[in-house]
Amino acid sequence: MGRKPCCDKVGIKKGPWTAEEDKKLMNFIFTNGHCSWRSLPKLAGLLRCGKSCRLRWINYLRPDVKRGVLSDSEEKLVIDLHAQLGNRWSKIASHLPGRTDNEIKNHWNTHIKKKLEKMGIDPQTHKPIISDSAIEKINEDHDDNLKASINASSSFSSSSCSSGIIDEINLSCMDYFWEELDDFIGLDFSTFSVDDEHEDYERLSLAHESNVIDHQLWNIV
DNA sequence: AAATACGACAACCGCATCTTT
DNA sequence: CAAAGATGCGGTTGTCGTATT
Repeated sequence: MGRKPCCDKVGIKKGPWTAEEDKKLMNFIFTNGHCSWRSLPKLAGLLRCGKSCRLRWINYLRPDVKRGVLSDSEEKLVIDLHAQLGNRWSKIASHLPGRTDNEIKNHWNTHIKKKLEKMGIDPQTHKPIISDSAIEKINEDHDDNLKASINASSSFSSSSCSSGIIDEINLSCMDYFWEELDDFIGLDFSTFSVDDEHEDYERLSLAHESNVIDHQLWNIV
């Protein structure tokens, strides 16, 4: 019944791969392909488990693997796909030829995540990060159901909040931001122009430069 | 120059699903 | 159909190089 025992872990080498090991793995796969990852290490003369060989091949040794930093267009695509698919890195990687799920995951965690946070966007929900003052304002203005949802989830994650509620919270925050801007610099944002030649835009830029409005708000505008 | 902190990326681990017997 | 191994995926950790003190 079933299959033979999986690779025994006795005498299995771990940690970074050496050039010699890479050479052995590449030579073996180029001549034989990878019929079975479980038996490959033994046949190739490697003291590694099949899983480790597979990972090394897919993420590093494959000839079609694209090395180096992601281009702007690749990064934008990753963000768009992540908004649609969430942390399904292999699905995201399948849309970027030559890129691996591991590489995209690493790039997301070290670069994109921070970049989005800096822009005032929640990297998980892809929606504006809500400040404490905005939450306070919503709590003052909105009905009990919404308040309960806000209090139940300070991070507004999709797992703990329905998307309808999240949308409502975000709209509330945006309304609050506009009000805040009206109060601070006296602009009517129902007719506000984002044309960078326009007087409204110049006034807003000045407010940003002189720290009247904070960086997060500026990015959202 | 040495110690420490930090960032980037490679690799491992555990789990879920698929495949084979 | 059930059991058990194989494979793939996503989260996490480890390692190494660089910057800072």
